Amino acid sequence: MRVTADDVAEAAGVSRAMVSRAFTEGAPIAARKRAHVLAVAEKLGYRPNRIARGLTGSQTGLIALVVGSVSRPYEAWLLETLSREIRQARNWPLLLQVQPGDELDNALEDALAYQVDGAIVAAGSVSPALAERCRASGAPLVMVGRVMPEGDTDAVCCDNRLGLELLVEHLTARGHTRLAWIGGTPETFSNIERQDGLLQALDRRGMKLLAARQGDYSVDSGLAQALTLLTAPEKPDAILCGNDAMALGAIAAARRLGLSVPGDIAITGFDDIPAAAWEPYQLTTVRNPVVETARAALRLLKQRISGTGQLDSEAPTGMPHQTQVVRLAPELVQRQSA
Amino acid sequence: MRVTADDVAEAAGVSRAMVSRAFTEGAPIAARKRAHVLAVAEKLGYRPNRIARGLTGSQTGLIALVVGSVSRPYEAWLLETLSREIRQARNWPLLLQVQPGDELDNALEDALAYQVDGAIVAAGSVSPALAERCRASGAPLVMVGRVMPEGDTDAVCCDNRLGLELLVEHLTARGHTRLAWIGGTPETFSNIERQDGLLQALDRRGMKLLAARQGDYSVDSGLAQALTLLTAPEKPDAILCGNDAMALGAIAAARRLGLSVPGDIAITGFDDIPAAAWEPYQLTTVRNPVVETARAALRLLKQRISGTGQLDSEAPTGMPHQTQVVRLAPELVQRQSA
DNA sequence: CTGAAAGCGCTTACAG
DNA sequence: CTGAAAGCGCTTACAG
Repeated sequence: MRVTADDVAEAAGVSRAMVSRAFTEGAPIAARKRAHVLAVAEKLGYRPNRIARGLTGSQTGLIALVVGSVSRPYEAWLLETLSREIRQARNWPLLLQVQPGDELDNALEDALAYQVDGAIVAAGSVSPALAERCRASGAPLVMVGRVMPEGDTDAVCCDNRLGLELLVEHLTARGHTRLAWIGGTPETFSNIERQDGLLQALDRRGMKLLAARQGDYSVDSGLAQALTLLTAPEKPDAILCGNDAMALGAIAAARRLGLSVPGDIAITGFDDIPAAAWEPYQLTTVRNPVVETARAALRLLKQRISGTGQLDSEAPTGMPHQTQVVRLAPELVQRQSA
Repeated sequence: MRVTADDVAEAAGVSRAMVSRAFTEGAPIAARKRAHVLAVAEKLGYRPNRIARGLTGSQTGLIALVVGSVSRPYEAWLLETLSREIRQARNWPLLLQVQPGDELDNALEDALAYQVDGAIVAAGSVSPALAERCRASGAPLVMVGRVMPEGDTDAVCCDNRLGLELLVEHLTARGHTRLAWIGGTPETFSNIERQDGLLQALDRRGMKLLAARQGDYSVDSGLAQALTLLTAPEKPDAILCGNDAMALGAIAAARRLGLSVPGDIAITGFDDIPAAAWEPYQLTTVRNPVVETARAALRLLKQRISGTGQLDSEAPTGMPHQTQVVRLAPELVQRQSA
């Protein structure tokens, strides 16, 4: 019922191997024969069965894409960009969306059963054991937004500390001295780095944090924590937030209290999500270079895939399996809120 | 190198067929033998190769999931829900994110080459020819949020007209008489239905629309169009927006002009995205039942998949291939903005 | 450059 | 319930 390579072979008067070659870039086949086979295939409506191809060949073209809850703007933006880059690389993303508490190992193991060519993990955390299993299964792993403590997994990640340095520099240059901090989800890699970056930046200037609160990267938590900060006896003159979503909440809090931003209180975020540029926010923040991040992740992955795929012609100039960690620099985006 | 069914068979002292059966629900195998095989498999770290399984069996477990740009909140929410339901059904989503202008046919054809068991299309439009090809390839198609004019494709969709009836009823009950409309992307199925629903609702009441503008479902377009409406000589006392995002923009516009919401101007949305409940919006809107939509879509798909999969034992009580269109009723969600 | 053959790792009739 | 065998639709050495 379905048209197969054999049908095309017969119709084109060639062997089945030749139709396979016609569809394989760089395969040995005469140019005009390829054209002919392709034409016949087209007429018959033939497309190579990717599943069969995956069983036989070394690649399925599938890439596991693990992202966090896309109802969060930053995550959505990242997913959008990563999925676009994956498709551009002529691969297909097998989507795995994880919720905060989700166990990742089991699901990734599941993806491995699909013989994915690799995995990009932008959420959740992968146990070292599973990372090892991925490698062993020939599915290289690239972490996004987080560097594994073991240091043996490729990763691409924003320079969070630099981001806070830029923000502190901006605020202090404008005369702010009473800085407060609303951190994101505690044990989170990004939160740890950002908070640390903030403290270092203050330290360098001989300053101290006025107050620190803990949110969970959601708009609502930013609102709640900012409300507390802004009604405390010792009021800050600037609030740095662990991400943009919380900063939007903080702006709403300030307005609810009748405070003007940045007149009475300056507010900054982190990421530069699309909403940061919206009315009525106009958030001053630091740009998390998502597109560059996605590209770098795919580059690393592709590198690994071709590196492990054909061990034969690999003349390892460098150490073949040296871990690569790409750190991308954020940039200050100055708008109205600070 | 990878552990295969043969390895497990040997280690467990059974035939390869038995290990296959151990992993197939409902396959003929003695209960204790299955337990034994599974135990051995576990010890060896064996998982059936889904690709091989897909080649041989009738299902790959893959489902093509087509969604629009997830940087839009409603789309993100829908994606999140659909992907969760797909995983819950023990399938994997092959993600296809389409941008507004994207051609869908080619990409879906691509997905077909992966022998997807079905496709859920929540964005873009599918040509009748491709819909037919999906069916022919044994990959049933379910549209979400849109009913194909040909009427031969399963679909699940919100009752858009009812949604606008609810909103108009709410507004008129509160004394609003000068209603304006900001529509979404023109040729869009949802926009056509919503606008039509609005006009019908007004008609029933012998009312006329004061003014109508056209946005593109984005926050910014809502802001821009509302600005125009609110600075016109004939000012409306309520603005209905084609979706929540535009309504958020409209609220920002009102505030920018120093108008109070809903005191000076009432504003409504459509969808009830998470942000609708946020400060400082508190948007009165109509709930687009996303979870129910996702569930219904999966139910329809599963029905088709099992229906076409085993033609043998199918005793078609009803017409087996009658198109099913599920219309889900929206509900009014009253908050502060109207 | 080309074809015949083997094989990828499973599942599923087919016979017990 | 169980096993031996055929086959899913390709790709890739292998030999020309």
